[in-house]
Amino acid sequence: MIGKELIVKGWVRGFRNDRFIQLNDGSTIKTIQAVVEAENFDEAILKKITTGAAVGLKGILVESQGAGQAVEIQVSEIEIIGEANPDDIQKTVMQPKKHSLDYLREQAHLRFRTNVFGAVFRIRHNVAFAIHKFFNDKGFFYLNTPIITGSDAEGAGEMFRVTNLDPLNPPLNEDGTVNYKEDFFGKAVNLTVSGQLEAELAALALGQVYTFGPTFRAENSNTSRHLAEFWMIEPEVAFNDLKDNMDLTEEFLKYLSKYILDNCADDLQFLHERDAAEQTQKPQNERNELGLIQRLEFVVNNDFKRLTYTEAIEVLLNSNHYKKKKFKYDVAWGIDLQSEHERYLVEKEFNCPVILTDYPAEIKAFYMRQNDDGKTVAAMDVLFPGIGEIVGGSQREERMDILKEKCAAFNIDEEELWWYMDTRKFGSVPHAGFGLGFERMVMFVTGMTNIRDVIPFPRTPQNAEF
RNA sequence: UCCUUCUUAGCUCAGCUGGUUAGAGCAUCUGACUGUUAAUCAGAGGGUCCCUGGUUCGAGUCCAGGAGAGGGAGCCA
Repeated sequence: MIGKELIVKGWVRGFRNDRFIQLNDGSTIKTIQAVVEAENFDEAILKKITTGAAVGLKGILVESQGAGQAVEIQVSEIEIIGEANPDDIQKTVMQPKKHSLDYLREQAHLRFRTNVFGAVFRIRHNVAFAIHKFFNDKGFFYLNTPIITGSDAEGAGEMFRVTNLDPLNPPLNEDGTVNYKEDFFGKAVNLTVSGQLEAELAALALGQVYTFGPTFRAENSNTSRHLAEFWMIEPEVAFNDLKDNMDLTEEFLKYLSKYILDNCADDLQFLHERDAAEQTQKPQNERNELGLIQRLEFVVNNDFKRLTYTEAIEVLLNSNHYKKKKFKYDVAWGIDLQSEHERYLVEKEFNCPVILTDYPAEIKAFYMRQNDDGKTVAAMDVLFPGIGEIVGGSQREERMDILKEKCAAFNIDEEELWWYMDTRKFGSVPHAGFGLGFERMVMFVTGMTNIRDVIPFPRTPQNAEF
């Protein structure tokens, strides 16, 4: 390539000394240095080479005389493709200085142009691609489950109603409620909160399937780990039990971490250094001992700690933390574990990813398979340091009689789920699956600590800008 | 939904028990320099102190209400 003439097009990141242009085209975090001899160009053209401007440069690729880069372009022609007024640029996140993530969030349309978000969204793409590759290589089929769904019995959270009735003058029943029989689908429908039940139907024929699509929860959750619109991956495998399910989850999460280590080195290195700088800003006791790259390597190289809910309760009860009454919420068999309990197990007790299994039936969903003890179900949660629950899954109840009992116990109308129940009538088999929050995985591999910074256009309560 | 913190220049922030003309760094502009790497040096411009009302001789500072944002909790992925 040295000595070749080429044309590069991109956006100016910096123009030092009226001589050195740093140009970035988004394909990588790296910039290329282009050198202009001021005397060869019209001053009016040079004035337009400003931070944020789009330019096309023609020139010879030469070995760089400077120390910061191996090669550079000796520019012979300059085309200004899109100007950027410095006074206006200064009011945006493109202003060449460090910005807070809060401020960048307010300009989500421009934050793509920063190094941090360029790196995050290139990595987000690579995680998505790795997910498809992992499942495809294993013989899974990618299944598209409906985004508009008529079932509201899934119990995974508050749903968004989808309707095209006139909100000011809807058709009413005699009792004053809205008559959805006159709505587009002839019934009340919502945006999906999970594709799992539909994925089960397909798994009981195609064997191994996975979904990867948008998911909507109308929960009024205001945290750095929740979105109203997020993407979820839900594999479902016929003939798998809970152990198989755990093995698949662990292999999957290790694969994704390894894929990013192997394929996103430059972006990962940048985010690693950013993460390290962030850590130094924190008080000593809140710092992460491992750097971002080490955290990924740790997941790849270490077995996840597996223990049952009952064992976890024992660990918590025997901990000094508990004996010194440092937990805000009490610990007893039967409680739903609080964030502080999960964090203690993951970050203090075991210091590695943890898979908790066999939870009390009462605190888990109706479709999870009842264990022989009659008290617990074959559920599993994967807990990651700093992120919390990243995966939730279970072996599903394949026995019709027990499933009917569970529907009754959970107050679920089995008539409405007739299609789900039907699969237990014909050739029902053990099967299992899980849900991975895509954005939470992207948080883990990028080191970002707010979920709004790993999705291009976050949807949260009271906010749907852009 | 609850608890809590914050809102001062384009950005990040300082501004003491209320007291003259509200500051710094970076960014921007102008000039110098011309093989720089977060360039450097000199200078300049830039403010509805989030909004509304109140207390006071006097409010960026105190009080009340509102708006927006962050952190934590619950719920979950």
